[in-house]
Amino acid sequence: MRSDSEFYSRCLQVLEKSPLFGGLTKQSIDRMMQEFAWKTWPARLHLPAEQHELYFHIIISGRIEVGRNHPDTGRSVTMWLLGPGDGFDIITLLDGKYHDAIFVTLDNVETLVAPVDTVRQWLLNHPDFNRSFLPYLGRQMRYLENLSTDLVLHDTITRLARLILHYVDRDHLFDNQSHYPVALINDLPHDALARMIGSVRSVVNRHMQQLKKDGAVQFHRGFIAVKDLEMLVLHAGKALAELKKRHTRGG
Amino acid sequence: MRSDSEFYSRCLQVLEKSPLFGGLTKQSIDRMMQEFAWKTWPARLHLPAEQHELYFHIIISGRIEVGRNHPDTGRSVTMWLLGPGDGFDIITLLDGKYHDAIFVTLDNVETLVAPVDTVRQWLLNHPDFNRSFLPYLGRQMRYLENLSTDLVLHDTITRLARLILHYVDRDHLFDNQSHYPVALINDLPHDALARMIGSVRSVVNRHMQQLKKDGAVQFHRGFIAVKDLEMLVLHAGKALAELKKRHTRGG
DNA sequence: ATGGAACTGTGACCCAGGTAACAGAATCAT
DNA sequence: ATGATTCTGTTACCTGGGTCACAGTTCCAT
Repeated sequence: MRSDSEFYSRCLQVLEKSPLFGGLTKQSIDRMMQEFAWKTWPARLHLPAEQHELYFHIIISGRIEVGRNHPDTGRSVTMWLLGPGDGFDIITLLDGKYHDAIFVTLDNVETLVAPVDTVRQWLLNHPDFNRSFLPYLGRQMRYLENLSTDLVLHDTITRLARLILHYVDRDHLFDNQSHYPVALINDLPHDALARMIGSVRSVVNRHMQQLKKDGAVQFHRGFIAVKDLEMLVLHAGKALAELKKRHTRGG
Repeated sequence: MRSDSEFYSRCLQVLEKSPLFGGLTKQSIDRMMQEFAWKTWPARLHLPAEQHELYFHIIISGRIEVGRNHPDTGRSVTMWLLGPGDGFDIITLLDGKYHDAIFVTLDNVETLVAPVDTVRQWLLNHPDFNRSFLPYLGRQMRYLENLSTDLVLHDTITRLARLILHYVDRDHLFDNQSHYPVALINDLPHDALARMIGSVRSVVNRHMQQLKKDGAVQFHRGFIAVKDLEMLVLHAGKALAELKKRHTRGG
C-alpha cells in the first residue's frame, strides 16, 4: 500500500490503536504498511483455508468469526471473534502448519494483507515488533484459557452473562437511557452468541429472557445493552449458590 | 548452572530434544544454560503464583499440572500437563501480567530457572531462540483450541478416547503383550484424567470400563495401555452415530 | 503387619440443557 | 408491495453425565 492511497490514513488509525501494532513507532508502522496490500471481503464469506498458509491479514474494519464445526452433528464453536486491529491467522503464522479452523466474515471486511513469510521475517528481525506481538499472543491465549475453563466450570447462563460482561463498555453509560453499550457482539444473532459460549440458540434465548426478566440486560433484534451492571456481575460471578436460592424462591 | 555441574549433561540432553530449545545450536544452548539455576520441587506441591511473574522455568524431569479451580463447587480443569522440555509460565512470559492458574507438581520435579526478564531479553534479541519459541507457542495454542472445541463438540467418552489417543505411542507396540504404551498420562489416577477432559472421576471410570469392555484399552491402578488402536480411534472419531447403533444393539 | 490414605468400582438419583418443532416478527431483495 | 429469508419466542420432551454415597482394593508409612 502506497502512502498516497486513499485508505492509508484510515488504516494507519486502526493500526495505531491495534493491540498488535499499537506499541510501534510511527516510522515502523509506516515501513510495514508499504508491504501490505488492501483487500475487501463480502459479508458471510467462508475464507478459504489455504489462504492462511500464504498470507497474514490484519482487520481494518468488520468482524470475522473463527471457529470449528462438527461435521456430523452440525454444531459449532467460535474460538475467536476478530475485530479491527486483530490479525490472522496467528497460529499458522507461528508454526507454519495447517490450521483446522473456519473463518467466516460477519460484515463486509477490509484487511491489510502481506505474505506470511514477510511477517515472519519481521518477527525474527524486528525486536520492536515482537514487543507488541508477544503480549498480543498472551492475550489470545488467555482468551482460549478462559473459554475452556468457563465451559467446564460454569453453567450456560453464567457463561452468557460473562460473555456480555466481557464486551460491555463500562466507561460509556448512556445517561439518558441509563444503559451501558456492548461492543463487538451487540448486534449478533442468538446463534452467534451461542457459538461463542458453546451452546445453542434456543438455550441462549431462554437465558437472555431470564437476564431480561432480572433487569440485567435489554435487547431486541440486533441490539444488546446492559441495564443493570451489578445484576449481570452477579449472574456472571461467584455468588452462584446464592443466586440459585433467589431464583427458586422468587421465580 | 556451571558446565561442570553434575546435572549439566542430563539437562543438556533434555533441552536438546525439547520443543522449546530443540532448534538451537549447541552453542546457543550452552550460553543460555550459564544463566539458569537448577532447582527441585517435591511431588504434590502447589507452586506459588507470584513465582511466575519473576522466574521462568523449564522442566527437566517430572510433570506439572496447570489448571483452574472453581472455588465454590470444587471442580477443576487441567489446561496443560507439562512434562520434560516444557516451559512455564509462557503466558506471563508473553505479557507480564498475573496469570490466574494453579500449578501443581505431580512428581518430584527438576527445573531450570532464570528470571523472566532474562528470558524476555533473549526473546527480543535472539532470532534463533525465537525460531523455536514461536512454533512452541503455536503448539500450546493448538492444544487449548482443541480442548475448547472438544468440550463443546464431543461427549465425554469421545473426549476420553481422544485424550488417550493423544498420548499413545504408536511407534512402540509391545509385541509380546500386543499393546501400545501411553506416554505422560499412563499412571495418572482417574481424577487427573477427568480434569484433563473437563469431567469427573466417577464418569471417567464409567467410560474407562466401557473402553475396556470394548477391548480398546487395558488398565489397572497406575497403568493405562492401548489394546486395540482402531477401536480407540473409532471411539475418538467421527463415526459417532454408527458407534451408538452398535452399542444399543450389542450392549 | 497394620492402620490409614489414596485410589477404583458401582449403583441410584436427578436436572441442566440439548433437540425438535412451530408460530410469529423483523428485515431484505426485487 | 410482497414473498423470501433470517431472526426470535416458546413449548414439550428426553438424556448425558454430574452428584452422592458407600464398599472394596491397592499402596505406603511406621
